[in-house]
Amino acid sequence: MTHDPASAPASSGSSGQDAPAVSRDFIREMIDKDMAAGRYGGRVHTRFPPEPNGYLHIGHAKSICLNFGVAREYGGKCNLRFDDTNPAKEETEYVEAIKADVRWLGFEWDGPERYASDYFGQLCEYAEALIAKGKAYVDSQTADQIRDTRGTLTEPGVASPYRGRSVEENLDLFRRMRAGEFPDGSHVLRARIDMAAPNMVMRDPVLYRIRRARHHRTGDAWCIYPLYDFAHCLSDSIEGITHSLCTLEFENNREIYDWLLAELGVYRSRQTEFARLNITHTVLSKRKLIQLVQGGHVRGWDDPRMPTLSGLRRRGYPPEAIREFCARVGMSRAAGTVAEYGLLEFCVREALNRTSPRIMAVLDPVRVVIENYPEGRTEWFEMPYFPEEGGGAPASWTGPETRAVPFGRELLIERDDFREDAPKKFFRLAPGREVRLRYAYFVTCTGVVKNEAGEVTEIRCVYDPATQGGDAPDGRKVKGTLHWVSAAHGVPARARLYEHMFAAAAVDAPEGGDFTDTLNPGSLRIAQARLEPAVADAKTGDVVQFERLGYFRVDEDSRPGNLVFNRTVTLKDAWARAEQKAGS
RNA sequence: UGGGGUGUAGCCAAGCUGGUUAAGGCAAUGGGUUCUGACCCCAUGACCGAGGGUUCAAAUCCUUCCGCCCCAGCCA
Repeated sequence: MTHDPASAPASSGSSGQDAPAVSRDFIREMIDKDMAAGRYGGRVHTRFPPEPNGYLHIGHAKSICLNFGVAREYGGKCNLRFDDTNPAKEETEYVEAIKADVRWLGFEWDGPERYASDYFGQLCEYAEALIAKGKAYVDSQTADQIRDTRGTLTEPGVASPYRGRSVEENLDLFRRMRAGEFPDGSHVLRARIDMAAPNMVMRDPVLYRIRRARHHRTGDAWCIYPLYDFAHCLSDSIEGITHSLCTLEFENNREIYDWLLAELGVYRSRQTEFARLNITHTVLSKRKLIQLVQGGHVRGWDDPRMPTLSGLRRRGYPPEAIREFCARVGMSRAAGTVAEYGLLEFCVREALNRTSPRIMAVLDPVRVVIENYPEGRTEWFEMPYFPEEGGGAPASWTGPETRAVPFGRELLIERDDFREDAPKKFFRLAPGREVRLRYAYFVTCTGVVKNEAGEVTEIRCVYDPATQGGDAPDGRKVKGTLHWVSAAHGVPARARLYEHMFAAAAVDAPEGGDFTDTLNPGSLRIAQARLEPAVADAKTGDVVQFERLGYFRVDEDSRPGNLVFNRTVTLKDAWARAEQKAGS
């Protein structure tokens, strides 16, 4: 998809397989202007720059969709660059996971993946150039002293006693830092800017520190490492990035970004910030996600309850749904806004509705006996995998159009679908009421069997043979249609049912307190389900709709004969909502 | 209390070089359709953080105030 100014707010993509339509946001408008003004030679070159210190989550997806999306729209390029300047935190395991996640989301970077560590040599040269200009010096204060003399938000800082060192001395010291002559923490390289700058970032920021730690790529080749402020702008410059898009918390850093590129006289990329993504009912900060994993609140980074891309993938969220969500949330500079989780779910349902075959499964079975149905008889009904009204099977579907479903005298239906004492608006099964068993017969409840505890253990019904296939020749209608599974044929399976991890948004969590206090203890529930036999051989990664219940994906824990499904998302349930409203 | 940002319906978000009936989506509600109470279709909502001012005319310009976010890591 190339950018065509003449049809700017384009969303015309009628193929339906395109990236989601993206509206003009302030970033794209800025790029439009840059293009019109001929800046950067008409190039657009972005980058997605994660630090390989953890797994990507849906917040990163917003940035990925932006950076790769913009590049695609303008016929430009997008690099994947690992911001690996802090060896203490970074690991190869994460770079591999990040690459896989970006690809899964549907994007491919231009050329090989880059690393800030690729530029360590060049960065050192830039540092020396800065020293030579008198714009950087080696400070030999302790970390505490540097902090104590930085001043406060309202008071200026105090110059370091080492601020006046000569260029020669600074150059010598810096080279010896690099050569490994000094212990960790004994010296740092600082920019010489302004200790009274109102922007704290500009009070002689530290550019390099001595840190003897094994780097995941460069090993022990280096003992000094650049900091973000020094490495990021110069990495952008080296790669010829035109638009350096990052989140709002880096706004204050833009000044040092511009300052360094200007002082060094190198190619100047331009930083633009946008608001990071927040979503209700979950947390999106790396720190908190780590706590969830390490605190044992979830099974791991790819727990289906996690907002990590690996978790969402395992849960069954299709990448196109995540892209669509990012497109719908939009871009702005308003911080602290929180997207509703419901929007994400809407996007997931929208994507899955088109592509998921339907089958019947019962999550909470109760036995139904059809008194007038012959004992030992089994009928097989051919049922479509895709509803005809929805246009039938999608192009991507390579399986059969239908499957055979066995019906017999004893069935299992959803416990929720029966009510002994049912209100008028309850369209399902109840004593004396007739409903349709999907694609099979109309049945009427004649009574129930209970155990000593008073629980219904069996529902007795009679069926109308004339309604075979699910329609009454006399034209009579029923309000309810229930899904069902033959008791004799139902395949046992576990279904993991998920709920929100948190009651509200992470941003609503009290600061300081332990946010895990607000964890939903019921975020995972396991149902012993019974499925129609057609899905007995479902394989990991398969996604199906359990009719009337939701979309389910076969988990990696699943084994033949021991199936495990994750409920990706429920279907909208107007009845449950109405009842809930009436109840409360 | 320094600096940098930001504030449009329940949520996200256009519009902001002044004049539009203040886009669109999600949610909600009502209705239609329906062998998934799903999908689909139709309908319903804001006077733009607050107060002044400029103007024939302001969400859009000026001003004052209020709220919220970010910055005092040798993290990114």
